[in-house]
Amino acid sequence: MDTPDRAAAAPAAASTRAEDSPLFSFIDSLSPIEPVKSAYSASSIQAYHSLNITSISSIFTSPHDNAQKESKLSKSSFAEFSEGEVCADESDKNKPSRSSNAVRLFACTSTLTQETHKITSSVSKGTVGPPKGPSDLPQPAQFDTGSPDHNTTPCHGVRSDLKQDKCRKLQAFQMAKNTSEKRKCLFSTEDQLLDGCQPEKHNDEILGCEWNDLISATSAELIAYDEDHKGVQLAVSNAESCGFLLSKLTGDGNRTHPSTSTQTYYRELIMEDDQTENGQLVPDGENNISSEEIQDNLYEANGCIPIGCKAETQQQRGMRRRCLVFEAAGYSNRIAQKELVVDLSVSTCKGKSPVQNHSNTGKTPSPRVLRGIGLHLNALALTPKDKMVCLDPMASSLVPSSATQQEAHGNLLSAGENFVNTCGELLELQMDDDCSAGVFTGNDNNSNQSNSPQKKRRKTDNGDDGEACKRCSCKKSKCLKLYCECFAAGVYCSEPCSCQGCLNKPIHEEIVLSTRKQIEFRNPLAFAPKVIRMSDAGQDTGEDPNNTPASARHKRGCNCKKSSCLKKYCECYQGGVGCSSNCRCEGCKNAFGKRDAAVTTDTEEVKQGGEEAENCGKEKENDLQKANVQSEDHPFLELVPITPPFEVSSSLLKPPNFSSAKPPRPTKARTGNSSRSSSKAAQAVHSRKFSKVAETGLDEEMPDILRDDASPGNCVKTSSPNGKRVSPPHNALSVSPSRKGGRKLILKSIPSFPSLIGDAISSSAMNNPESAFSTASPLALGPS
DNA sequence: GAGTTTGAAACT
DNA sequence: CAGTTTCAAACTC
Repeated sequence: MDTPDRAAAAPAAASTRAEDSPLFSFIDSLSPIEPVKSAYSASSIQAYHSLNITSISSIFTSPHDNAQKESKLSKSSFAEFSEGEVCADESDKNKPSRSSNAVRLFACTSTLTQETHKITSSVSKGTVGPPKGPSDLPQPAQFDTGSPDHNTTPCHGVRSDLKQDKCRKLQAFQMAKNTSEKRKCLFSTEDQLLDGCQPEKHNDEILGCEWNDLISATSAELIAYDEDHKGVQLAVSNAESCGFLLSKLTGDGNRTHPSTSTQTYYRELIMEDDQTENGQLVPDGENNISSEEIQDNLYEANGCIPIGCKAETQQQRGMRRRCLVFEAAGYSNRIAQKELVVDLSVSTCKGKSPVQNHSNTGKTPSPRVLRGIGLHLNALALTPKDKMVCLDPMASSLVPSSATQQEAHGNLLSAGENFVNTCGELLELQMDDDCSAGVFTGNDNNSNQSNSPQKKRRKTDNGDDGEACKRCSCKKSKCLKLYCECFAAGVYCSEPCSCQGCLNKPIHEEIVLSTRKQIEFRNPLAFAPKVIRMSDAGQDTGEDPNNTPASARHKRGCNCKKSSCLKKYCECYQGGVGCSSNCRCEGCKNAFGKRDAAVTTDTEEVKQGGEEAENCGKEKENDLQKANVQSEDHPFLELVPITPPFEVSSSLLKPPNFSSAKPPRPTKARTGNSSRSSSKAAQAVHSRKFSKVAETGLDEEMPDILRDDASPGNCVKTSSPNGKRVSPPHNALSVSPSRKGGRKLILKSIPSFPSLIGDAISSSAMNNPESAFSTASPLALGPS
């Protein structure tokens, strides 16, 4: 047992000592193996691009698409692993083929930790059998076996399965080793990717799986184990490191060497931990690993991030599409750290979430949740389709460099990160899952994300079609103008973009930020979601679905003339919202709510029912169904996604917590925590219209209201940017034309945002993690 | 895929 | 603020 014998050592019992044991030293000596990794990566580089693209696409694409793609990849990769794990080893060496990626990774790990693997593999899985020299199938095998789900969802399943099985079976010690090694491999791979090496698709998947394992291991197992050692620090540092990681990610070339100040910042935070880990476990560039792990942990902590997200993140990394916000994220991370720590500790939710995610994701790779999603996701919410996918998971709105803003935003971001998700799947998951707590946040986040602007919708739409990855194709604007969807969404352009002379890249971060500031200076709402859905407020408030369509209004209002607001040319229509009095459109026939109707609603909601119902109701419904069919497809989405993240995104200021965003229906409970906090703010903020709903004390619980969706009574309360009341058009969503008539929605989101510039203040309010979590925030945050 | 249409964004 | 130009998405063929 105690004996260091590698062969015998395997059993967990030995684990604790292993570090001290010669094995450990041996492993360390093996560390040089990385070169091998590089070699693998190098071979795979070409493929990587494709990967990146695919990955990106997957990110943006609807879960379905992703599922297909990923499924293909994952299946193939996993299949390869499972079926020919043994072969894989050979293939690694001999074959540069795609499978190689996974294999490669494994090979790397195997090479690094052959002995350890032997032990671990034998221990962890007897199935694997004695590790073979060069190729360590065991790990892969572990993954494969670990999660049968892998096929469908490479990453997700793994975690849960692995965690449970491994954690228990494998001793922490072994886990630590494996994870550490894996980390090395993975990170190395990532690094390589970052460096430009192209990992194969498989890599992504594999990575995801490994990540998951790592995460799981790190979060739960490692922590426990490491406590004695250093690993503990990881967990602790995770939060901090998150920021670091983000910084890395953000940095184009960050890679191993964080060039950015943020990186340095995080470095300091992480230094100790990483170093310790590195020193012990990985001599090489652990920094990366630790950071990544941290991210994963963070994600988990967030609880929302579906596996796909992770994968996406990885992909994104490869793609280098990073959230501009990350820096801010660092700040958020601080706050988040606390949460994270808790979350980590609370592995249950997290662990579940991932699992759940799996189940969900099973369909689709990753409905991802993008943490910082962009600004204009509003429309997305409407878009019922899962298409809505986040533009960039990571991509968040651009954040001004100013520390103050960052901080404020950071907080928001942190909260916002959670929000990221747009996908309905998440919602569903959340709904289904009780883990909600973590999920909720995620949901909230999701909802927030959903806020993304129309553009995102477009993208998403495309994504559904399979073009998910499609992004901007700017030629003259250099992707530094609002013409550019990516820029407008606060996201860096990535491979999927077909833009020319693009400056919207991390490399040109300064330019991007400066440009963004200029634009915001010119128009503070430029990056705010163009369309505010009542759903945002409404969801929160729990307004009627009926109202929602109309309730949501275009901030500025469209100026359509020929499209009659029946085509995507119309921002309102694109955003799935009805035209409002702000619109200057001619011949408005917006299916979601005609301008006239909107006006009427503004004037008198009561009337809405009549006119709108008459005018819009039938037509709208038809149109809606035809056009977006949001509600039908995803009633949830309507409610949930709608949330107004925008502000956050655009201004990043507020994290809308959309507790309300939470899936209205499913469970109200979830929101409870956050919601309350938010509710306070919300109450304060929304004295008026909320009063009814909010007074109930439900503000927080928009869900309740939302629940009401069914009940006509609910009125969407959204604070319009203008502060106007928006009466929802009722129907758009289908639903019952019945309106309660009464309530007006207040769209807060829009107005509230001063955007980057002034938000710090507001953000400060947001800063409260609670508030952030508390979904109420949007309202509360809202400019009262 | 190329060309046209459209309306927002940008500019004056 | 209004008018014009520029731009890229949306749309059509």
